[in-house]
Amino acid sequence: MASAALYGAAMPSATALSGLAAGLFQLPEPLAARRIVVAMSGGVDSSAVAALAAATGAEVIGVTLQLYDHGAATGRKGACCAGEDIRDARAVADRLGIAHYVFDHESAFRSEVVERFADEYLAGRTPIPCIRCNMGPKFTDLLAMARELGADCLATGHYVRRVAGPDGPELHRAADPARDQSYFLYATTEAQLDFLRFPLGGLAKSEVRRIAAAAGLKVAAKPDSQDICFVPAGDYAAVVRAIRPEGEAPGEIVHAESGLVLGRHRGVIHYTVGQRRGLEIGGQSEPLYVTGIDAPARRVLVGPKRLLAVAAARITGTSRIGPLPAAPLTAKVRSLAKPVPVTLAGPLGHGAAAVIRFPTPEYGVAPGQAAVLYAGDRVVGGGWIDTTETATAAG
RNA sequence: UGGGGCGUCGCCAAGUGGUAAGGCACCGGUUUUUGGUACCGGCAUUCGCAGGUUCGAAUCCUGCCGCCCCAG
Repeated sequence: MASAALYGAAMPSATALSGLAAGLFQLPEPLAARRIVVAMSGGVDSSAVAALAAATGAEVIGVTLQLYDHGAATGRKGACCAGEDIRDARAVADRLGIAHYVFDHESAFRSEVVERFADEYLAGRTPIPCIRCNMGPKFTDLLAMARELGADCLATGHYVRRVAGPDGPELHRAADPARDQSYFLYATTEAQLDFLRFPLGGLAKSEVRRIAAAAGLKVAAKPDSQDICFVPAGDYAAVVRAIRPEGEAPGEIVHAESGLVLGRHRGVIHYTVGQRRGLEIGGQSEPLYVTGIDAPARRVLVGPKRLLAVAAARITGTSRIGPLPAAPLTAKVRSLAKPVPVTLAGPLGHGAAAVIRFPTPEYGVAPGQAAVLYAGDRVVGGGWIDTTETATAAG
């Protein structure tokens, strides 16, 4: 693989960079005749993609979506798509000598991602805005813009691999499992995948930083982003509160088995299934976890860890990429975590509902989160966790 | 009031003369493009209060305060 050239290299030269870059975009020769749109967030990763794209000799257009309020993101480290980060993206584009457009997407982002995020919490579920953002603003809206710009592809800085398969492009986990972002991209459609490119999927983060440095980009040492991009200081509840003040309505904390009222809570939006901290209930012999959230009754149900053991989950709004494999399936119900064996019952894809069963009980499966199915490294699809079935004979 | 019991960190709780376990909660850190989880670390110079006995007391004695139970 071309990336091997970078291993152990202190600093790739310009020629090494172009040699590496050419193979990463999966475009027909000659690359000089191609037009690549790069989704630029202002971070290291997408900046490195822009640098790689430029090194191919193709025409490169950087596009940045302005997703949320400048003010809220001021001074925020590691955020994306607002204020400082947009300036960083612009600076990178200038440095690389590529075109750069900023599109105001605040309104759509707010309704599609932010308000939806708040509404999910109000309904007692635990949303993943990053997946919604990828589905909508990035892979639908931005992708459409790229097509309008006459691009041959839309390249992003996601750590995930696009692999040519017998039935078309497949989505695979990143080479570096610690960096893999496939969990957030399972809902990518085949049509989108056809047009998308993920040049970083086979690289290590350290290589990406070296590439950025070699290209003379000042973002090379920029801290990794973390947390939810539109949530300042990790206080997601403040965002929900601002949009849906009713989510702060207090209620009872009830033991899931005994029904005893153990305490009061400050609003259902502060809790998620599997959560241990923040209950402020002492005097127990073992830790209590949130086992369920009854939003209409504003009740938070809690219990010992064994009540979190889940045997099966119903997933809705499923999507699928490529055919269902004969090989055994694994699944992830959260971003980090090794995929665990799972069996699938029901149709997968086109928004259908299905059920996945865990031979070994899975813990902390929260409604609103995604379940992503894999066949080895290949992403087969996934869906939103709607309800779960408790494992009765948990060990 | 008469009889009995109890009062140790926010909660539960060990410790009955030798210099304050543990659990829960809480706080901090690590990990991490979701929420969480997990892991690591921190957390009573002090045992309701005041005296006394003793080389030495949360542990023994006295008084006071508070709470609980039983009272034909």
